[in-house]
Amino acid sequence: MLCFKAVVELIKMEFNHQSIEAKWRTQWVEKQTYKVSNDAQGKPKFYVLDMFPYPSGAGLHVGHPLGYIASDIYARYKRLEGFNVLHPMGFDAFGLPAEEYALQTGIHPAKSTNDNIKQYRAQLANLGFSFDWSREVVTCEPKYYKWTQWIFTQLYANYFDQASNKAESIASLEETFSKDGNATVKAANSYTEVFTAAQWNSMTALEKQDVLSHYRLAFRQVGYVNWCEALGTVLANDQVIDGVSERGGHPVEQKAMTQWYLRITAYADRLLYGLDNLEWSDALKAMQSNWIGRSEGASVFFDVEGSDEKVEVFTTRPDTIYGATYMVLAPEHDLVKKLCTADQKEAVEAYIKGVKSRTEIERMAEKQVSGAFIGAYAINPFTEKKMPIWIGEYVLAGYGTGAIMAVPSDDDRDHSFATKFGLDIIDVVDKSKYPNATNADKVGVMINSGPLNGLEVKEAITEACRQIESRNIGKAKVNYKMRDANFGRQRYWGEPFPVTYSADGIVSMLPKEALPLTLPDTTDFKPGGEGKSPLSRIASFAQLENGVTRETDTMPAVAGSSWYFLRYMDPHNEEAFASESALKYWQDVDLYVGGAEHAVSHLLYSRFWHKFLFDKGYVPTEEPFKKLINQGMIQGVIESIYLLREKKDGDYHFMCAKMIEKMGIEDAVPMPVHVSFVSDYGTAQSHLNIAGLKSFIKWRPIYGDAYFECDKGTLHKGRWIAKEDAEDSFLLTKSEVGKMSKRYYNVINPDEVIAEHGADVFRMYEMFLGPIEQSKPWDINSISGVSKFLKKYWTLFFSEEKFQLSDEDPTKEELKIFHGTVKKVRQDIERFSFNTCVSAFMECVNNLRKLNCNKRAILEPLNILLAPFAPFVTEEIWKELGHTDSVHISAYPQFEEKYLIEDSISYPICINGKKRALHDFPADTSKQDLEKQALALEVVKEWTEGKDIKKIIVVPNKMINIVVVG
RNA sequence: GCCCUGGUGGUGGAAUUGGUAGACACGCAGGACUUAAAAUCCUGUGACCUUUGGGUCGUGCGGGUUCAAGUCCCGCCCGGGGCACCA
Repeated sequence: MLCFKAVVELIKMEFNHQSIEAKWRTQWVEKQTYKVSNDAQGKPKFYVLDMFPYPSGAGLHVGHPLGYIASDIYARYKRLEGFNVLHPMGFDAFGLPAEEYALQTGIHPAKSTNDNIKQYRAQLANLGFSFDWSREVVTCEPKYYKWTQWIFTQLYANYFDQASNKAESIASLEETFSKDGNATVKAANSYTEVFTAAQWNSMTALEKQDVLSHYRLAFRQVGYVNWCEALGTVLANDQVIDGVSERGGHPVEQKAMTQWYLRITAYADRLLYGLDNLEWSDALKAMQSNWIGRSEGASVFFDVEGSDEKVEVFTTRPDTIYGATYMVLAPEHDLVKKLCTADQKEAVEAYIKGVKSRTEIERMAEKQVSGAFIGAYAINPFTEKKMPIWIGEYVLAGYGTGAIMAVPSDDDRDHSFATKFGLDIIDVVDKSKYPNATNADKVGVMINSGPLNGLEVKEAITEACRQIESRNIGKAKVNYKMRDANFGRQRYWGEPFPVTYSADGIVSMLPKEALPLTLPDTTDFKPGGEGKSPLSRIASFAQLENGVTRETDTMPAVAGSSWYFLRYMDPHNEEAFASESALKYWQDVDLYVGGAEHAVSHLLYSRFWHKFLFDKGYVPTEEPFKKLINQGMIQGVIESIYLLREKKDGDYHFMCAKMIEKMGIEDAVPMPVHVSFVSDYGTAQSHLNIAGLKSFIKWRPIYGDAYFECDKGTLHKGRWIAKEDAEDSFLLTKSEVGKMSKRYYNVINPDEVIAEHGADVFRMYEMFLGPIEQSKPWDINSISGVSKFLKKYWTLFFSEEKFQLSDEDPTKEELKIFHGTVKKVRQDIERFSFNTCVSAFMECVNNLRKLNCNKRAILEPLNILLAPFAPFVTEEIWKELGHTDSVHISAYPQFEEKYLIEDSISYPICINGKKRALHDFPADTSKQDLEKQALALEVVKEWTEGKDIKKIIVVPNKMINIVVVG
């Protein structure tokens, strides 16, 4: 009979992840294993940051942890390397979905957000992350957004001085104005007039405010929003599909509204050149730099025939001005109304109406050119010819000046426009010397261009700018594609602006002492009238004494996420967003891991805010994120079923994807279905059986009476009408790989996977899926490989069915396996290649098992090596090994090259680059001997017989290639 | 449309600097153990040809550079992400 102890040992041999994980989760919290202090204790600092999640109602999905696991492994590795590691987590908690949810259900966004956060926290805890939760930040909490509001007031109180190339206070600008006017001021601004000190001093307060707002980094101006009259609300781009509202399919138009903006363009050059010093991927840098879109060119004013108005254009090709035969204005351009002639009015208005219903993306993606002639003519200052003025949607109001001089000979879009509308095309660049050049290459020799003739394009650009300036019709200019950031949202669930307006329109910012301005409570989240936010209907908030009103727009979600990484450094500070000492100690983020979908917006805004705070002396570094890794997306499969346009006997009619294809039906509408209804999800055979169809009907009751037809039969009103005795439906769905998102009903929750396989397996499996930076669809099928690996690993520590290790000295072979693994794992962690780390562990365990290795000298350090990847099982083993402290605060093993030296090297021997043999040579064989010995081999003789040996290439430790002719 | 990115066996992927293509897994096939199944273990597994020695082809497609190309260059095709109010 087995004694009690032996039974315990036997049970232990069966590795049970559930009890182990629960135990250590609790202990880590109790012992504050991952709590980090701002006190260095002689350790160097290291800051590992994740992009914090938006707590969506769908819960954490399998895509979220990918980056978190990678950063957690790295953070744990750095900790074991002796660094003081800051590895925090928090929640980006303001946002549209919570408000939409409130509109549908009446549940307050604060409540649903809080519930979601609770769920996220629990889910994150299951994964065994080493976050210091005492530093959690939540952007919707007043103690956090107090500082978001404060930073906004600072942006308002500053302008960008181009002479010092940094932010300076508005107070100092006012001083300059009152002494010298604005002629000497070099600042990023949108004010076009020049005034003297006397003129400034005689302005009213309101006039001064207007002038200053053209300089401030936070200012108000008119911008366009997606306005849906039928819903009475402003819509996010995301809520507009094909020009109509996602909800209800109502028309959407562009409505002009005065809103808050941030002058990010002031920092364009610094944001661009700052990229050089960052350890970011070239791809990401390219994306940011393209977004900023710096281009050098000229702004040129064109006279309009019979009018005092001038049309200003920006062009990167002033050299081609002799080829400018017409002009195109954006349909929204101010001059359109003024210059449009009576006989063209009707056509122009009809055109503008059509354009208004289209989103910017649709306009840019449009292949067909379209436009309307407004009846007016500009004069080309160089050729003095008349240029008809058109409007066209390919010219965007927000880019450049919203107007172009069209050069159909050297711009592809202008060319198709001119061809379509029969406008003049004059060749001005002879590209015959460059047969493969495109227009974008900017090469060739000028022709038909008066004094520019014969010049190369590059010289001609300089010369054209010189002439434009000397004629006083324009000047050389740098233009940016990037626009100022729209910072107002007509929504409830965001940070209120700490802004009031007096009865006569004077803007005031709340002082620091009055912050935070808390979001007023309400039960009604419907928008206010005329596109205003729900706050406008809360009188106690919006209307103050003496006719003073509050700003009722709120800030966008990007506000809170633009500086959260600084708050983690000192999250409970009530006097400042973070103390000087905390900022000085932590400096900046050493490693930032997050999705590529944030590559531009979030990362650019954060850099902008950080640079501003740096200018004002609040943060010690100019850039916030030293190194950045973009994890790829774990994609979902979007499963849809086809709804035919035509009803069948008055009922909706769904049809199998295969039949749709066979019958060549083109206008059927794919409708996403919840993936939980789909059988064989994610495969070519993904389909809905009868049970799946019934779940679908329950989920979308409106289709209760629909026909669901596939080649096995039809389901109608709960009755299955079979073809050829088929017992079940096999309605094939359309499967597309795409974002895992609540809106596609394809979110896969990690909880079940963890419950079944354990967090260690889940962590290692997500890493094993592939390179961290690559996107890949979620696939659970091969998780068993990782599960088997951990079970095998566990049993390494057992001998004679007991947890026990041998204290014998390891063999040369065992040492080689171990040190080879240490080397590989260390190198691969450093290059963020975690999938190959997992492979290396698998190989190591397979090899040690073959040798029946049970030696402490190997397995104990191996356990530390694995700890960052599988924190639970390694902690349990560590305790069983007799340690009382945590494995996660031990020291990472070093490798010693001496154990890795090979006695012989296996060389592939190639003839003309093709491998013909494999042969072992002693590792110290010289190059000459390798050549000689290789040629003497039987196989080589066979292949070289009767042929000339031209050359022998020996790459030490790699290969031998013999080149033969004949 | 523009910008970024990826494409390698049946599947996920490996090959870090131009140097043995397919590591490590999954799946599949065969075998061992078992009354049986599960679990576990072992063997095989890119395709085609084969006299069983081996040979030919093969990294989305078409060209090119090189002794040598998955990797570099040119031109295409297809998937994914972003395009300023989803986060």
